[in-house]
Amino acid sequence: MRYSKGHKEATRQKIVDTASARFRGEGIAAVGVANLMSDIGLTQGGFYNHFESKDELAREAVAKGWQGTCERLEKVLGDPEHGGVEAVIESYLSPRHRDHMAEGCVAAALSPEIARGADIVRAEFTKGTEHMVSLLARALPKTLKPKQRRATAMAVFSTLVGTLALARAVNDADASEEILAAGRKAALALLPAA
Amino acid sequence: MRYSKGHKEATRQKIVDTASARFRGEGIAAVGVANLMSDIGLTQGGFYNHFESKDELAREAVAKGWQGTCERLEKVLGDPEHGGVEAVIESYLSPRHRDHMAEGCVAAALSPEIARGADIVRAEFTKGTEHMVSLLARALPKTLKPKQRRATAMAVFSTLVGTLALARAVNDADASEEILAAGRKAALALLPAA
DNA sequence: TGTACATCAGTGAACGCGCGTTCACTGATGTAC
DNA sequence: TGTACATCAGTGAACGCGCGTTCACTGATGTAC
Repeated sequence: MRYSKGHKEATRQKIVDTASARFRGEGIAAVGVANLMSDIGLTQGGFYNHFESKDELAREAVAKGWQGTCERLEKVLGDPEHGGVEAVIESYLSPRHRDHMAEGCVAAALSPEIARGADIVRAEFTKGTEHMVSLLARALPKTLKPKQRRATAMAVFSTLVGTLALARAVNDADASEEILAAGRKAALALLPAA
Repeated sequence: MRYSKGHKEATRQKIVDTASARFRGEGIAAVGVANLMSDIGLTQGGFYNHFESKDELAREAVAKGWQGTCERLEKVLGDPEHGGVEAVIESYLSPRHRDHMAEGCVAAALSPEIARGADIVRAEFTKGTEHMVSLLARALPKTLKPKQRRATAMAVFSTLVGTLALARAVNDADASEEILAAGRKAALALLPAA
């Protein structure tokens, strides 16, 4: 063959990685197939060697986004000296996360667009949400019953998503910081008293 | 003149009203000027008699959205028999609100798109957020200091926005209900103990 | 060893379509004389 | 009272552009004989 062994799979992964970041940063609809392919030095025609449709790519890009977020989540949760859900709240609601939409959480960047979008993408988003919630729930104190942990995890995650979305949309740096700070405090308050 | 006294202003209002609902329901970028004008029986060319650009319309549509949401908020807050912030939480995180994106809160429907969008739209969004937060803060118990009320209002609003965004994006009816319920409970828990 | 052929990732032109915006024009009315 | 003109909300064609998707083709390599 013209190309080396893992060439096709490598190209596919490049497309997914690029799409995953650009979709989060610019919105799914705002990133065209031709433009995306040219990012990795290819032309639009080749896209359909790899994916059935743009929706199918969006599905994979969403999965990839969740994968990155969940990996970082586990890393922060497991940090021996400054870990736990408290540390997750701190890093999720940091100025750094707010200012880097393309590398951040799928939910904060894309949930309304996904809500309006293709069913396969929504299904992938749902799986990611479930995974995220279960990781958070597992990290909550065992003094809570499993159902309570799950409900608390959902509530904390919702608070994180809404806080970040507002802090990003707002046009005023002070207001944005205030929203982040209020969100951090509120998310911490949802955890059982230590 | 060919048209009656308030005709031009009435047309302008029809454009803003239609845009405000459709932008929330479908996303700003997804609604074209020509398509929007045809909704009210006009052609695209006339649009620029009323607005300088689509961004300018988006700004007004966002303002209109906040106006509706804030009016309903004040109504619920002031209800003598079942009012207060508790009632706001209940209605914001209702299946009805989740299932009617076009008539609902701007923040839950559009914040990521606005975060990426034109500065005039972000500025209008910021004003609306401030108004929303101040209305909520004013309704919190006077036992809290003004700064605490403002922070609590921000946190409650962030929780509402994130919960609704997730409940809408998720593809599974049971999970969606669970998210709404967890969000309601968490938002209520942020209020000072009665 | 040398030739013919199959493979297949990627090319690039083309499909029909909608985008935001511009602009010369229409035509019913109000106003001026 | 009758005529000429100004006003202006709305029309619809056109601008250049990008969209998602299709498809005949390219050309370097591996395989079969």
